[in-house]
Amino acid sequence: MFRTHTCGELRIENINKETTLAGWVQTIRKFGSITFVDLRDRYGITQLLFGENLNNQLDNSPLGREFVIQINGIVTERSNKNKNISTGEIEITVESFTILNKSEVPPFTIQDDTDGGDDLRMKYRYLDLRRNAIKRNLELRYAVSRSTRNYLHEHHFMDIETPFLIKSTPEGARDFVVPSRMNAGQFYALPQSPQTFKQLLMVSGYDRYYQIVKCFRDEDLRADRQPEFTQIDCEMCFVEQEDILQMFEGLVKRIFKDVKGIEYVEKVVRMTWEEAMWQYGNDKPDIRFDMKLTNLKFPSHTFQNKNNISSLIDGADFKVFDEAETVIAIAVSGCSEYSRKQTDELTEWVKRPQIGMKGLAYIKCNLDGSFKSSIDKFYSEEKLKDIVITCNAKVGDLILILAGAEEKTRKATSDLRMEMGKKLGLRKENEFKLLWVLDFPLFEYEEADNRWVARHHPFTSPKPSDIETMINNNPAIKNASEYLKHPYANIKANAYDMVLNGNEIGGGSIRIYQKELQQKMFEALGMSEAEQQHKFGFLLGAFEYGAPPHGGIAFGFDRLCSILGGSESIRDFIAFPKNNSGRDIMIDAPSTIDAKQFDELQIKLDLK
RNA sequence: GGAUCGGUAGUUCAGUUGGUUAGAAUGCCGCCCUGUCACGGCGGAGGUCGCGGGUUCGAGUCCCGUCCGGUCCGCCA
Repeated sequence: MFRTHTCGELRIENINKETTLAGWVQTIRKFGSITFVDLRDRYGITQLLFGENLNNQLDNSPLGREFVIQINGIVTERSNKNKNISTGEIEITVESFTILNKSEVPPFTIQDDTDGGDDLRMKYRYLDLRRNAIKRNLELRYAVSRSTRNYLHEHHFMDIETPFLIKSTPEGARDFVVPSRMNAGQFYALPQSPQTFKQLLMVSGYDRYYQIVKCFRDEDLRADRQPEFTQIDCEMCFVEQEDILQMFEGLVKRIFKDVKGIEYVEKVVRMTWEEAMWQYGNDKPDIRFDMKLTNLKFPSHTFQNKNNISSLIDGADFKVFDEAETVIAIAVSGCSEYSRKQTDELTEWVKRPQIGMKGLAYIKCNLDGSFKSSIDKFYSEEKLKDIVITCNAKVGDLILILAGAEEKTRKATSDLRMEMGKKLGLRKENEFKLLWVLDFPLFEYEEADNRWVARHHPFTSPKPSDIETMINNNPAIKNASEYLKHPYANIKANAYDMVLNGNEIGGGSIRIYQKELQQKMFEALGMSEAEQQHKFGFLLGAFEYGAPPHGGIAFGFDRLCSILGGSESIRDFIAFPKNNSGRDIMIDAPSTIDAKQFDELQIKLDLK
């Protein structure tokens, strides 16, 4: 037997017990004739005491960091106890030991606060994974997975695998493609999601399906984006949007409880997409803090149900505001005392290329009731006061105002809001706030091709009230500059996103299940009938054989884990992640392939 | 496709207006140490300053190019 106990197991109750342990040498501390060794395995660290009797053997075959050893000894109470570790009251007085395998000196220290940089850690990921910090993340990931499976199983969801080698349908994200040897010149694609398969399972009557499944997208990467990532993919029959919202906020609450010990009792906030854009400038707002946008001016076509109050700022001979399409303000609590240097820094921040604004105006609501503003040349004290009141600002607040083109300004204000929230410590790591964003637009206008694209995906159904608009209108956009006036621009989707602390953790929709509506959708996206048949004939066919009403959702599993683990990056929650260029630098993939492999595929490489 | 930051000892980093032998910490090696747990003390080894070119009497430092990595924008139905 290699071991009788693990390195995290033995306690004061086990004193005088004989034990055999196996593990890795974490540290060696030598004191003349005695030597302490911390032995590590997945379960913890146990201190070993090598006495005088073993010095000869240690001299002949010295230990080193990360050596794998097996020891035999007696559990002993320590004279100096260590309260920081669970095994800290005992140590093993070693009677004999065997070196099972030696180790090179590792290129970085295998410790919680490693000295290794990201690149090096990825190259030696098998060493990095020995570290507690990463191990804890993978344990959390497993806990989320278990919790999810338990909850879904209890609700009669069935885990069904779907294929990875499927057909390329270049809608949305770019596909990874795989050449077929047996069908020379033809290619499989790896799924961006099992979307159509899970819908077909609904047609087949498996009315509650789920899968924790890999998905693949060949797009540029970020800290929170990998080319292969994992989704919790779910679909249900005979449901309306409300059923899905209930079921899956239940899932997330269950995960909170199982994984974080949090009882999430408050109601999950719901907000329409339009309200999210209006109040936060963002379709995935962080609602842990307020600091809502005040829309001082906006183009009339964007928020048709909102009153424009541009008269408040227009006509003051301040060209920047007069000429801007949109002017938005946020009131930042308790920052009226910001120095010139600090406001300048904020101005520089919004001028960074990533934000791209030309400048930043501010109004300080001084503690004595007066106002100090970067634009008080143009606005009287009275006018400033009106703006301040409109912004719901209090004494001590700093109002920040951005102006420019609608989309850019709204996004910039949202970014600024998040930045100020971060600066003021309002985005608390241990606070979790869930939000449903509802009623997304069904279509988005794509300028490059002067056509509609599906905002979610082409299987998303329109709101029942919009179905007629969709069926009865021609999707063609005659005048590109007036696309916003097209009836399709206002069609809302039966789609929903779940947002956690400013991150989209899941999204889904009630699907189209009637053939005619699905065809109309494809047509709206500019697909000819022949194309529809070629790409999605199987789905249209299935809809002819009694397709039930259905809908579903998919959660970004890696991202959910990283948020629960309090990290910005998903890489440390994936055992073997890829870097920014899509490379696995440990195995050095992707790589070239043999001439023989090209031959078998009947492919000739001819790089441009 | 674009912006931006970085690449110096095994590792993480510092390196002044361009100027003597490129430093620190940690790790590693050796010696000492019977209660450490970030052990301690003494000593030692360790560098193609990413690569190529240029400017200069002289380049880690300035310029151009290139490769690699981080972050972001575009992109990600």
